[in-house]
Amino acid sequence: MTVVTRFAPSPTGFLHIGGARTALFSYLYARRHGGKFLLRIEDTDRERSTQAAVDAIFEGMAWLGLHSDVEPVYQTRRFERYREVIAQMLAAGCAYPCYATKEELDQLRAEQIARKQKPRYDGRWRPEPGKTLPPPPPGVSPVVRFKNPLDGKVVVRDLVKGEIVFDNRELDDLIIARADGTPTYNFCVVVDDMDMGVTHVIRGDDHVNNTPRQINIFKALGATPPQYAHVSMILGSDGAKLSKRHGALGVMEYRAMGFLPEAMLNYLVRLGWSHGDQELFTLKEMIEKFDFDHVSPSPARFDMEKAYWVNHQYLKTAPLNAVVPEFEWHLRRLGLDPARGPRLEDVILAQRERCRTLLEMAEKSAFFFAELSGYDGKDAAKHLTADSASLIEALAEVLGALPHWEAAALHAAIGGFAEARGLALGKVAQPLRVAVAGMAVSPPIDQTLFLLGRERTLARLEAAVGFARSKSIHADSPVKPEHGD
RNA sequence: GCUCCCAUCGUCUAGAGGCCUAGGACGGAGCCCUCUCAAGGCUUAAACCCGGGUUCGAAUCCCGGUGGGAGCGCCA
Repeated sequence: MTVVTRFAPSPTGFLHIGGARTALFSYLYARRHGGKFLLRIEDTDRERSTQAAVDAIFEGMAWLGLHSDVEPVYQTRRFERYREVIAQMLAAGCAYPCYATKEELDQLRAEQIARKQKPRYDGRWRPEPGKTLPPPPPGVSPVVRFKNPLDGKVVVRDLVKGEIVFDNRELDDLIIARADGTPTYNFCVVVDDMDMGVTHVIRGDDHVNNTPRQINIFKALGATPPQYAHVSMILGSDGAKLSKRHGALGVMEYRAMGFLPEAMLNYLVRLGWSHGDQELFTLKEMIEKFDFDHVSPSPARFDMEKAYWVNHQYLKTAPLNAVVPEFEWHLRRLGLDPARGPRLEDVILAQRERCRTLLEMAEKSAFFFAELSGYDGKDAAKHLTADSASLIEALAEVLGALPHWEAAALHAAIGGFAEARGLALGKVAQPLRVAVAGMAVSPPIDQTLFLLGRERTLARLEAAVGFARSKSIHADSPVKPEHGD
């Protein structure tokens, strides 16, 4: 039997981190077993489902690279089929019309809660041998309820939680079709999973309590229920349910934060699943190694620090052609023109070990792609002093005379200059760095100057000298003495 | 209230009765390296929720407690 898994989000919002992980697990499991991974849009709630959400989910799945094997199924396009199955069930006697009104049900529920009982339908319209039902009240269009078994147990052999036993007496007759004839969730899921040939239902563990009901419907339909794997939820870093406050962000928000999709997948797969001590997995390895035996049944917290670390590992080692497009995307997003600077590959190579995210990389590389708006802030105040002005000026002359603008030559020239003056390299490199980058942090100074190019470097050195001089002339506060560093 | 689920360092986890003096990773601390920031190397602190069983032996199995969570819609 080929494995068929599915991811079945309801389009009421973006693809969040928990959904992305269940989608990933479903995807991996299907790939692992040479099966199929399907996507189903559960949009029977027409009030809350939006096309924008559908698009956002597709966008997130596409960014992560979680492609389904066939066209997505939309529940709203299957109403004909649901109607057919409901008619069958009615005819077969495993479903029945219920004329109880919403008000009546609300009242029943309120009473039960007041009596500290579990709120549930009392079966007042459930037909039984020897039971006489009241005549249908006029003007009320009935809902259809599933006739759940009254006794016996439902045993779920869950792939992650083990055996879970439910007593049928705990279950009531759930509504499978609303008064307007539209089908409801628990029913649609069963019909869809059956029709799509789903063999493994992988979903959030907020669904465990739905599982026995769904199994009962499967049985009533004469179908074999699929296997279930209920994955625990992902909590915020404070252990509370993920909310907008912590990180119930759409996966695309993580793109904006500078994550690589592969890194996201890697972080997510390790949240709840493990393979010994291994932390980093290529997609291929995930597919080869993923299994439910090592999926933890307990909820996990989303740890931003570790996610950053994983992302950094990917940034450092990912093939450049996978990083360039994402880096370019971030540069543009910051209003920078990728064409107005060094080759992106070279910038990435120079920056990747000092940036945990692409956003950080783009921000720290901005000075390569745009002219400096000026020298302000602490770094300039500290390093662009009257003293350093003459230093930079002298250095500019040396560098300007260099026959070849290459990192090695720059390195030698700066080193020689510092040595000749009896200065530590840092004394020279830092003012230089601030002069060309506008800040005290950049790749190694020779690399930085090389990438920036001769023209731009010299122009910036000149500007920095001008700035330092004007500052010392117009200074209305004494220039702070330099502290050694 | 009822049903169901969960429980190892701060976090993610390894652990299927002896290999556990509880391992790895993130984060933290310290040292080294160093032109900045990083990266890297080394060192280090840090956990089996509690109580009963079962057993020669329990982080591992069972029961109870406690603490968290989910569900109980004409939502999905």
